[in-house]
Amino acid sequence: MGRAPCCDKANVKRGPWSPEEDAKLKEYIERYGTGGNWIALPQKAGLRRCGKSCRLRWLNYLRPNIKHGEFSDEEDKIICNLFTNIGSRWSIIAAQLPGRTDNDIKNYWNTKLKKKLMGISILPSQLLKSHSSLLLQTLSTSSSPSSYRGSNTSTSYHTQTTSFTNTSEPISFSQSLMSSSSTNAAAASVLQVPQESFVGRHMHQQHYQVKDNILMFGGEASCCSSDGSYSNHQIRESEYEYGGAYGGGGGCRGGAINEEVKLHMDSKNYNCFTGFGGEQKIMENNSSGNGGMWEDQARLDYGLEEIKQLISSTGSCNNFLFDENKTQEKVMMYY
DNA sequence: AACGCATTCAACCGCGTGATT
DNA sequence: GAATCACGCGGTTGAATGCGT
Repeated sequence: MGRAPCCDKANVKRGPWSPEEDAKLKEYIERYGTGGNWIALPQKAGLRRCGKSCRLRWLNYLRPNIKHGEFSDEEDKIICNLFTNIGSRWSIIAAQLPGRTDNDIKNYWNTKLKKKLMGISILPSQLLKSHSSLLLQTLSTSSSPSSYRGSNTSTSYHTQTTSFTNTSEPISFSQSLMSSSSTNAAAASVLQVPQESFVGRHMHQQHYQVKDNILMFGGEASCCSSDGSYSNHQIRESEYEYGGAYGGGGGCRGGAINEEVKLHMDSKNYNCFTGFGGEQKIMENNSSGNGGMWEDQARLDYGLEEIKQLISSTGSCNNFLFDENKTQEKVMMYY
């Protein structure tokens, strides 16, 4: 049975919004709120628009504190790093950039950042070799349809009414790798990040903290074995303020994280078992705070061209880190 | 000025999910 | 348990704009 249309498409206006429509929507929401029902909102607001269209317009354009215009180098870096770590989870990435919308970031990535990255042609080969392996691993395993299978895949974004609040200390990235202010520096960081950030940072700095419980922020194919080896990122004893209606839409795609995010990076327990082509890499937390290390460094011989190729081939980004079988996606948060 | 191509980005679309009936 | 609804996500589209010739 087909999906019921969300609105009567014959009777709704489409295309660009007029200033009058903007004003109507803005005024209505500011006065009455969304009422938790976007479908009914346009009628109440006197708009001949689809509810989804209203929602999008509000979230991406009319909402207060929306930041338009150029992205800063710092924002570039954050986007690159997060994309490396979590893939095209634009809403999550947007949550790290107050005032930016997922749509904005997605567009920015697709039109500019990705090109910057692709434009990097001269990087020390050794650097690339040593830093590209994880990205490659990520990319490679993501293409495996068996990713995520066999692991503890209680696919769940258990999202509760917590608040993602932006604090003075968002994700800390490897400044040493991102010291350059050149435009390519940020893009380059995406190549440089994996070893430092995806592994090291993930292990001992980027910690998604959940109070009294366990946050499993995983789902990266890189931590899922194609042969079903166990994979997860576990972080315990942490505080994780996480926000808004995340999960409202359900599942891995659910709900918008509020703009403000706090991701404290201080892991205490962390385990990651990931497979790659039959190999198993074991990532362990180092309680001393020095982080884990890859026990297997076998796949370190990827070049820039391979990475570029893979990035290109994942232009749709959707499978960059995750199994195409979305139902098996896991960004798990246990509360 | 006119044309064609490239780029940008607002908006649309289809889908997965949880909630509700 | 099945059907339906509503939400929000990520991918894609296409109109507007910029730029080169």
